[in-house]
Amino acid sequence: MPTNEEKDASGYHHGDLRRALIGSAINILESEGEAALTMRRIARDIGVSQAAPYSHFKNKRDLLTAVCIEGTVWFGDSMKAQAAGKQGLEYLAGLAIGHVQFALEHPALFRLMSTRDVSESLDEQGNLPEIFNEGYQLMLSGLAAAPLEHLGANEPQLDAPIAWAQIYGLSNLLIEGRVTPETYGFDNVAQFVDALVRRFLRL
Amino acid sequence: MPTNEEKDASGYHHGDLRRALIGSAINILESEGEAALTMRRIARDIGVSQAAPYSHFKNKRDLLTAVCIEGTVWFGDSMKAQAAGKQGLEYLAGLAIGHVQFALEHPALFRLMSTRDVSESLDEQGNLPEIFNEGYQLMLSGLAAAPLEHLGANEPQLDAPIAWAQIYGLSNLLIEGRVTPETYGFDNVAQFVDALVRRFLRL
DNA sequence: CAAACAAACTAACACTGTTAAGATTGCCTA
DNA sequence: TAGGCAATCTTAACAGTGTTAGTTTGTTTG
Repeated sequence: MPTNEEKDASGYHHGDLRRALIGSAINILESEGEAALTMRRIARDIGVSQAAPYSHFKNKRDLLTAVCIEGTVWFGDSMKAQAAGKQGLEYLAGLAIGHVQFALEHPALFRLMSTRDVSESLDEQGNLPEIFNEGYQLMLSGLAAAPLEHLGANEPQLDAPIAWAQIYGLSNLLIEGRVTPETYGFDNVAQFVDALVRRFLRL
Repeated sequence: MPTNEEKDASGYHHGDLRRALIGSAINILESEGEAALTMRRIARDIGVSQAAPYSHFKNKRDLLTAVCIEGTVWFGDSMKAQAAGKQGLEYLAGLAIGHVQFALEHPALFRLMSTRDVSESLDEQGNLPEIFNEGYQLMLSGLAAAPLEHLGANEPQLDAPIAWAQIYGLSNLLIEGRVTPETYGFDNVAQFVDALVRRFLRL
């Protein structure tokens, strides 16, 4: 007697199809890109009919939204992992490097997470936008612990959106191949990002 | 006898269908968003058969690439217009404001221009990536004319990608609604961006 | 054990990008 | 001025997409 976990060989009643759909979607997204991510393909990979997903998600948009929510967890983890054990400005730099690292390791997922459609969908579902912006929240806490007062000038409350835009933009430029480390004499993305963050923070 | 301009009432031989396709694509993109931008829709709007566009573009990707090339002209103009008549750091700030302004006025076009697919397509056509990155080139010239030496620290050659990432990220965050001026006490995007740029440049 | 309910199924719809094969046209040459 | 040719457009079709309607199955509850 199958509980509510895993599949059921008889065809009907998969077990936990919702979770399987999200997992399969992430697999396809990461291995073959967004263009290959179709509802029918996801269903086929799991071995279920093409209409089955619609028992668990109203439409494709909702499935993608669920994928993005899953992604935010990894995203936050990646940032925290790089910042762990560090203090002050170094903590902040670690968050930034973790951010870029996640974007480079999961470009398709990161792009999807950056989509306006998805953030609108999150709103409609009643999810606070903060859920999605966990990275931003981390950055805020980092700035609170290490204010950039050494930089001088006024209106320090603007440092949060500035730092956020900075690291978000860098992640995007790297992903889309618009900026490459080689251009600036680095043969390694990590070193390049590290130098950029240090220059930005005036470390 | 129609020259090579405008349409031809007889059905065949439109006149300059290629240009008309690009124009129609931009119209649909700006007024109804990317989801509404289909090949068949573009053809229908012009009053031509659904296969006609394929006499001028190999596929949809190529048409979108042409649209983006068109977009870069406006983009550069928008930046230059805001920077015109200014000097040094003010010139740089003007470029940044023009950048954000373009993104906010043409969000769908800007998003399309940011697509990896399109920049790859540009590469394949032999177009230098610099064509697309006119904004970046402008930013470089601005930095050359107004180096951020007053900010101290070393490795000033990194200021270019930093400034670029900064303004690119800000444009994206504003477009996707991830950041709003109201959160920081501004009731006006222009003022918000102006304050951010000034804080960033330590003006 | 029967009834009710959730979750899967099959089949269909309108739409998409794209291609193949044929029709029409304007231009260039003889 | 006539004829051919290349470019440009047409219609028709294909496979694939998201999505819905109606049906069947299995589980759970009374």
